[in-house]
Amino acid sequence: MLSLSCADPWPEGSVGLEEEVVTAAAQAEQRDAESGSSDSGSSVSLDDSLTSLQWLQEFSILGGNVPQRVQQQQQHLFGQLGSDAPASPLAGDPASMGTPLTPGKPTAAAYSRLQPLPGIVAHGHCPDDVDYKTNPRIKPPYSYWITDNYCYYRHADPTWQNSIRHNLSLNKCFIKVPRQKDEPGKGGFWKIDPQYADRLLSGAYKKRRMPPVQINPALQSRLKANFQPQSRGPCSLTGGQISLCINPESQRLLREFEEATGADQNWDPHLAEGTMLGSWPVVRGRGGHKRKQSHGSRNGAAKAPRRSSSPLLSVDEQKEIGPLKGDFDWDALLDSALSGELSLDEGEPLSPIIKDEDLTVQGTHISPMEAPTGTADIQRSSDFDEETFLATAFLESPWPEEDQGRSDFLCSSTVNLDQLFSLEDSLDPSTRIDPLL
DNA sequence: CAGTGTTTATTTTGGA
DNA sequence: TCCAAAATAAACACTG
Repeated sequence: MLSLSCADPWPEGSVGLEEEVVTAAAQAEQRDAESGSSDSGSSVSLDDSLTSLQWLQEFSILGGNVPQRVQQQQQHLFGQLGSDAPASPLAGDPASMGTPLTPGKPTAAAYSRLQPLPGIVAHGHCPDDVDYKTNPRIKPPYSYWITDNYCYYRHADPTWQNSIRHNLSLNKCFIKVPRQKDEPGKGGFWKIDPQYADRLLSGAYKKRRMPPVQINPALQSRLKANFQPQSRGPCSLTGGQISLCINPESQRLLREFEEATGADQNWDPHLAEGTMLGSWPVVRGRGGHKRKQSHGSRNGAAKAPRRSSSPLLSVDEQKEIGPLKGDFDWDALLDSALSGELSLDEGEPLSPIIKDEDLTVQGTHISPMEAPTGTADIQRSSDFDEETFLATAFLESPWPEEDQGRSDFLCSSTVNLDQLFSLEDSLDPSTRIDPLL
């Protein structure tokens, strides 16, 4: 079975990594439980599709001062956040408690009741009443972080693992990093091809499709007006459909993190690995794909409608750099991190945090973006670092679906920025984070 | 031999 | 309806 546990590309300083894995989600839960806080602060808008990591490309992080009305609506939609999530992802898993596995079709009813935030138009459905964590019958629209967050995948035919391997192999932007000799285990890690990153940095990408999430212009301007002065932090990202602001607390944590990690210079993947920055959601295959007779129907498993894709390259560009068939939506992830679409405000620059570091996609190690060989300007590089950090942080702490309220994030396209910047728990290098949990 | 990675083929889906 | 992209399935080679 494909284990989405934290792999350990650079095992120095860590043993028994699987046992030491601390999930960011769990940490977030714990914090929530301890503080009794709810996600009324910063928020992130994202698509409901994680199959395409486009959610990351499209998310809109709104500053720490969410308009009261929006907060109220969020609370209404989310219910009690962080209040009743099971301590273990497996808790509450009916299948794990003996419920037979019978993956089935998602019912229309399961997707029918959508309650997006007014003004935020999510294209497509958003099942706010589906508890993916405990419902083994309904396939979530996401393909990663998978086994722990989505009951469906714990019991579904593991062929999806093959799909992931397929994507990693197929997409040129991922290159395999072999294990070190003394490193036990099979297989290697995956990293982002620096060339690919380079191109992204150079801004040579075009969107081929429109993002599926759009914010009502009226609301957008309202939010803009609301956030601009007070929430304009060191990482106030604005542009296009994206508005990202970091509240002061997050800024503080960010600085603390920089101080603790030495920021960008001489980034050491070994060090970073112990931090949230060292781990990205990664797919580490732990079980081979099983072969089976072709089904009468290839879609025995229920399929959630796919959201739109967001390939990065134009046809010409693809020709230029070679085939990118199956350009997997990791592209979108990269794109969001690298493209100018998430351009920074001209405010106080945020220190590059993960410059030249590896981005570990959980075991699949997304390695250092090499310094742009071209003329990518420094500011842009800095932007990338910040954004990548944000993306990484977010991936570290994917919306905890074990929480009914938070699962509604997907519906409302809103995520607490505190999750995004749950740095405190990551500062201890001995703490390993499993972004997939 | 099991796990991992690559490749090809087919199906599904959404946009034009 | 067509096409492109993504998902899925499967075969096969490689490796520890």
